[in-house]
Order: sequence, then structure tokens, then C-alpha cells
Amino acid sequence: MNLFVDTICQLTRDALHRLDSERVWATSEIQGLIEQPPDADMGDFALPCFSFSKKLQRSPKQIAEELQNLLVQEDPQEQAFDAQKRLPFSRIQAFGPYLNFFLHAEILARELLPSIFNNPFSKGLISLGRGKDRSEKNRQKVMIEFSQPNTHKGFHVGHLRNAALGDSLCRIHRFNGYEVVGANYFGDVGTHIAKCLWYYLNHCKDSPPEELRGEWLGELYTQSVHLLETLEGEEAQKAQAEISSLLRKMEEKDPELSKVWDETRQWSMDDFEEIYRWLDIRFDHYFYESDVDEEGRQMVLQGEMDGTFILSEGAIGIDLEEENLGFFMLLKSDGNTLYSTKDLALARRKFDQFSIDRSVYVVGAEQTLHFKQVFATLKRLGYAQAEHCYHLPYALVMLPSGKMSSRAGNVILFSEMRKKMREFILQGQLAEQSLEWGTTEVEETAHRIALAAIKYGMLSQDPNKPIVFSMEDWLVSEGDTGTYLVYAYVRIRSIGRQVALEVSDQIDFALLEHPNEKLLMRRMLDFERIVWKSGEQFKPSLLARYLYELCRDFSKAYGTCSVKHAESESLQAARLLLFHCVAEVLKTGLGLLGITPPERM
RNA sequence: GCGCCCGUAGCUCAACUGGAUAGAGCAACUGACUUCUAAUCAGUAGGUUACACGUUCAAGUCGUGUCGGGCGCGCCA
Repeated sequence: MNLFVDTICQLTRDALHRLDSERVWATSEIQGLIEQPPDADMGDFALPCFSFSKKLQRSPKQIAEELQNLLVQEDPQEQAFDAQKRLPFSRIQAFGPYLNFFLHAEILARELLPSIFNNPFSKGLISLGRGKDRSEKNRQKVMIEFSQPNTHKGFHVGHLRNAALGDSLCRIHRFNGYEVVGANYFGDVGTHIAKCLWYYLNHCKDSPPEELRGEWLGELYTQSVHLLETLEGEEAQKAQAEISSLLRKMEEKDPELSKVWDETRQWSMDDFEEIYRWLDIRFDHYFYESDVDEEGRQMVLQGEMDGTFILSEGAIGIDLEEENLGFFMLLKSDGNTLYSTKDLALARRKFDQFSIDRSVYVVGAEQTLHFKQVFATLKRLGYAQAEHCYHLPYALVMLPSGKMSSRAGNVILFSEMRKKMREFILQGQLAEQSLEWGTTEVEETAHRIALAAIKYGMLSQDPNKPIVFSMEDWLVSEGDTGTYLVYAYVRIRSIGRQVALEVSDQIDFALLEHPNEKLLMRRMLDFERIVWKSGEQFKPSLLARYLYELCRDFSKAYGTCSVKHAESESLQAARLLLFHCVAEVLKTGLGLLGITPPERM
């Protein structure tokens, strides 16, 4: 709630009461109805009157008009701003079935700008129109599990979507007042590793490279799959037996195999650590499949003894027909664990060891059924926490040719993308700067621009729509891109360097009367509400879109409302504060997407 | 065969969860750089929201059906 929405609610509640004294409308009810007109010419806030129609026995159009008359009548001075009463509207007018409110630009400026200037968002002190009170959820502790890469496989651009999404959700939830545990879950055991090691030990003639050894293992995995496909008859059976035996040894922590496993696994972990550092993504806790597989097996065996699970064709599983979820496999017939086996133990640990209220899994949409089955199984086992598990699905990153697959080897590796982007930025966008700036700043700036482009690209689209990846598109830096957003930020910072004034909130707020300036302020009023919604709906795309629109509004104002060339110094000071606030909102918002803008570019 | 997700401008996507004239960006065309960074801005053009019924004051949004695409449906993760 903010002053403006607050006042609208109170005014209309009182006015409605006078139209019909029987029905008492709560301000919260009215608040839920308030929306924004499609066009700034039509006002800043709108109250649709459809829902009053039934009770009042009149058309919404008529109600809007009556409300307008009541509100304007009540205060004849109101059409002109009344400084005494501080009514924050310059106009209240019915447009068909809507009652529209025009904010008084000066009051908007006076309410908004000092609030942003004095209370950094990081402290969460300001409230500019949050849709919902957060105190209720204040202390909730939520675990967000994301990224979960497999060791012995290359990290490709598909993994980037998950990482960006999970990281952003952690940041947004923290901003919204939740206590967040960001968790990673490494796939460091399983068939794919057995296949990789089988090839590494028996067929690989090369020695590992100096760098990116984890990625190299991924290549071996792909080659292993290819080789296995060419084998036939006895050879194929022999290979299968060898792989199965490797897998068993791995799960039994066989000392000899463990040496190789440990070493190669570390190669991948080293790669990941470097990638996360570059991506500016941190985790609060790490889980490993190798750490929960035995516990999972015990849970399944126990469940089988209890009769919750059943033996079927040599394997163990659970019949979930009642929940309409079919049969769910929990342990292979050779006794080895499955993904599902480990997920049971993992879920239990999350609740037992972290006393979380909610457990979120950021995992691809193709596993929706799997998680329904996991949660249903946990419930059957008597874990009430299953109710608080939530699978957040997202659609895949596809190639124009189709699905990306490490198995098939048709992936765009992250390292490859990073390299191309760096070269592209250094040779194109930063070519001139490279001549003047130190190498460190050039590299760091290129890094930040690349990161903005990648993360914005991954986050700006609704999570459940697939992204078709083509390298060319991702090098574009015009229009609706991450580059556009950080460029806007840099231009604001540049203003500060061009003007001799210090930013201050001791300004004449009445001077900010240009429509483009008002547009910007109206936009900033929505910031916290949008962040709240992005978190609750698990959609950073809402925030991304908002920031893009904020930057568009800024670019518009930038062209029409120059600071440097303003007519007076007081106008300079006013605009400087305005743009400074835009930069603050933008920086905060980008931070929630995991993006740090450069100060110049 | 069954289940989930999706279908909006030539292309990539929005549309505040049922509200006002469906909006942006690419691509195309026209303008604006001796003026705070033109990685920008202003403008023109582009639509039967896949299709058909239905629900109501109101449907891109909800329901049913059809078509088209993606992903799942016991020894991968």
C-alpha cells in the first residue's frame, strides 16, 4: 500500500457507503480491484465499477459517474490540488465503467523520490505499493534447490536456464522477506558416470587436458554412448556387464574405483566452481547423490518390509494407482539405486536437518510426473512435509534442430558460449574503450555485459515456455536485451559525471512536470509490488519485463528531459534526483535477476 | 492409447490471472548524432489471438471438442 492507493481506497469506500449504507466495503476489497489504465492519458489508477453493479442495481457506467460526482463534490477545490488536505490527485474522472485517478505529479515526486533516495532497497525499508502484506510470511524458511548438474558431463547452455532461474528466485525471495536456503544437488553417481568411467578406463587413449577436465569427461561420456551403440551381440553384453559392475562398485564405495571416481569427480567440481563464480551464483548448501544413495536404499528396503512398497519383476516400487500416478520404480532389480531412491532420502534430510517450511525444486518440466510420484510416495510413508514440497517446472532450452542432449553430444557448451560472447563484446562494443581503459576494467565490463545478456535472455521469458537457442540471437545487443538494460544504467551514471551537482533530495518537486518524468515516477511506484508478485508466482520474467519497461521510460525521458541542458540549476537538481532514483531501482532490480551492471561501457 | 505444457504481427515474445482501442523487440520503411554514450529516440506499416461451439454485463485469458507442436507414461537423470 502507498499513499495513493490508500487514499483511493478510503475515498471510494466512503463514497460507496453514501450510495448504499447497508453494504460496507472493506478497503482491502477495493484495493484488490484497483488497476492501471492502458494509457497514461486515461489516468494513473483505475477503479473498475463492475463489481458494485449488482448490489447497487445500476450500470457500472452510472456508478462511476456518481462516484466521480461525490468525490469531486465533497471537495470543490479538489480539481485543483489542495495543499492543506494533501489530496494527491490532480483529477478524478469517470471513463465509462471506470473511475480514474490522475496523480498529482508534485506529490508523486515528493512521496516517491526521497523514499528511494534515503532508504536503500537492500534494507527493505520502503513500501511503494506492495500488493500484499509480507509480515505474515515473514519468518518462513524456504529451501530452493536448483542447478543440480551431473558430474562427468559438460555444463551447457541448457543448464544456464535452471541456474539463472533458481538463483534469481533465491534473491527475490530474500528481498521479499523469506529466509532462503539455496541448495545445489550434484549428480555424482549413476549410470552415466559408470559409462564415462568405463570408457575412460578401457578405451580412452588421450590424457586429460590442462583445463576444463570436467568438460572433457563429458566428451568421453558422449563417445562412450556412441561406442556402446555400435557394439553387438556378445561384445554388447560384456560391456553392459562391465558397466553394471562399475556401478555396483561405485555404490559400494569400492576402494580402488573410488580413487578414480574421486579424482574425476573433482575435475567436474572444479569446473563447476569456476562457472558459478563467473555466473555470480552462490549456494548455501550442497547435497550429493553419493551421499544419500545408501540412505535411500534403506528407506526403500524398509518400505518393502512394511508392505508400503512391493516387489515387482525383481525390482521394488510403489503402486500409486490410487493417486492416478501409475507405478513408481524405487530400486532396480540389480539392487542399484535410482534417481527416485535418492530423492526420497534427500527430501527427508531437507526437512529434518534444515527445519524448512517449504521445499522448492527447480527442475525441468519433463520431470513433472516424477516429482508428483516422489511427493505422493513421501506422503504414503507418512511424511507430512510432502504437502510443502513444490516442483517448479520450466521448459527446455532447445536448439533449432531440436532437443539438446549430452548423450547425443549436440550441445552448446557454456565455455564455448562464454568465449564467443567475450570476443564479440571486446571486438565490437568495447573496441574503443579498450584503447583507453585498463585491461582489468575492460575485462570486467565485458564480463558484466555478457552476464547481463545471458541472464536476461534466460529470465525474460515465461519459465514454462521453451527457449530456442541460437548463438546469433544471443550476441544481439539491441532492443529487448540485457545489454539494453545495463546500457540504460550506464547512461544514467554518466549524467552524474557530467553535472557538477551532488544528488540531493532538497529539490523543488514541482519542477518535475514533464509527462515523461511523471511516467517514470509512476513506473517506479510499481517496483516492490512487481518483485513481490515475481516471487509468489515464481516468475522472474515479470520483474525482467518491468525493468525493460522502466528502461524504455527512462530512454524516453533521457531524450526529452536533459539534466545538463536544463534551463535552471534547480531543474537540473530535480532531474538529477529523479534519474538517480531510476538508477537505484534499476540496480536493485537487476541485482534480483543476478545481474550487476557496469558503471560505464 | 492416456496425462501434462504450449499455439497471439513475417520472426521472438507481452498482456497486471475475466476488463477499456491486444502491446513491445527484431526484420521493412521515414526521420533525429558539433547538444548528458545513436548499444538510443520519434514515427509508418503489420492481427478474425490455430479452429468451432459454450459460460456472462465482459473471453487471448474460463469450459468442452477438433487440428497442430513439445514433453512424459517401470530398471536414464
